Amino acid sequence: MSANGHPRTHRLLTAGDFRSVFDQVEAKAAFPQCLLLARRSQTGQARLGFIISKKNVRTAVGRNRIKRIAREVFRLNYDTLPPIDIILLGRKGLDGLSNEELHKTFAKQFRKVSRRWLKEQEGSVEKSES
RNA sequence: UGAGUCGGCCAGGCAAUCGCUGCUUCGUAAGAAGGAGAGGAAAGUCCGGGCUCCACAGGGCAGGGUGCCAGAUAACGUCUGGGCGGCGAAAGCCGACGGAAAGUGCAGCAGAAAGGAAACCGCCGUCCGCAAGGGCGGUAAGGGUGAAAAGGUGCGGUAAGAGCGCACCGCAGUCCUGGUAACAGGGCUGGCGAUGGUAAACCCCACCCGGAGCAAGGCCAAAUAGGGUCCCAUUAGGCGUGGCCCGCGCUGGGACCGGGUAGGCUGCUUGACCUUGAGGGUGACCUCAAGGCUAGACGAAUGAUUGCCCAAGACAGAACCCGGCUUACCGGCCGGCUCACACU
RNA sequence: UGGGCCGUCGCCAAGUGGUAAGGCAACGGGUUUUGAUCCCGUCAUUCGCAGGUUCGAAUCCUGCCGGCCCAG
Repeated sequence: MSANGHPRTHRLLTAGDFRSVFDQVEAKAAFPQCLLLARRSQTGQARLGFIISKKNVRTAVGRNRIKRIAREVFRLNYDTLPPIDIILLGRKGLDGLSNEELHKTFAKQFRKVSRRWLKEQEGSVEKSES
């Protein structure tokens, strides 16, 4: 497997995977068009899942475009990410962004959420030690 | 050339890098290579069919659909050809286009009267009266109301009128001719107080329709889940707690058998298929021959970035598969036909 | 994927062939010293949109648009 691939082991697959993240959110990152939730992955690898409703992004083409770009960004930045499961929740107006804007914001938000998660982990370790 | 009209087609291209999903080949494997990878609407889910399971002797009722005729088709509410009606100068376009003498119902307001009826203003005759006017009778041409008032126009006729008579048109009946038929054309008869409108009102007539859907259905199949049969234990033993005993809590062990949840596999793409040619048919379409294989995912693949070119890229993403309909859509190309103008 | 329901004033709604009830809100006026209450008045011509049937359509028919719910 090449280092830059995006195989199925890097995705959230079943309803159980999604539930585990929702039940215990360890880090969040938000901006007006979108919300990211994250928690430690059980597989030891970073994984990505999407929830984009028909209500927020009208056409199937629009939803596909967002998922493709997010995956692309995830794939290219895979090496920098800690082993966490990330859920990307789409909000209204997400389809209003251009490809270039999506690239920029997704890259930024992935960095943000992983940074926050690492901080959270340090904090919880300290707490448990003390 | 312009205007109109009808039909068909295209839906950015190329290159580099990094990716995604099947398939084939190689490889023990990791993986590598090759080749393939959304649409004309993939959409809405409005019809029709295949496929699968369930139900079913046959027939009928109920309910729903279709509705000029003939054909095409697996089938259709689709398509083709024809008829009739409407629009248009024409090409052409549009039409739920069966039945109102089988029955029931409905029609506000206006109007005399809204259906087996009737006479408000009138017109005419006659009687009474000096007159104004009134009584009785005839009439339905004119006025008025209405969406709609029981043939239309003209001439004759009459007291005034009226299919009362005649001509033409319309209507009804009947016969003939053409046509598979819808229907068209013609002759004769009736004189038209018969038969008004509405069936996307109930209804009648003809024809059609069993129900559910690929999350259908089939196969495999975890668990401290749970059923059955047999064998072995029987108040012992086992398991948990604990270092051990007591105590406390829980009850068997083994084999086999089907059912089946999570989950997985399958159904899943070779088909009413596509291309070319020949033949039949006005046409929709059909037949034959040769060649071809053209997405098959399952949180769901066909993308991203950069560069170049141009006519500057719309609407939009397969989810079992087909045939239609409808809706969305930047722009471009080709062809048929009609009309107008100009030239030869 | 399949099935069902609903769109009528700013909000809740009745009306199912004869010209759109009612309540709340809003606005104007009256009563009151003022306010609340109460009384009177005003408020729908795109009845989700577009066609059609009919003399006449919110109502009947057809096609769209939007919203909601259910099954697995």
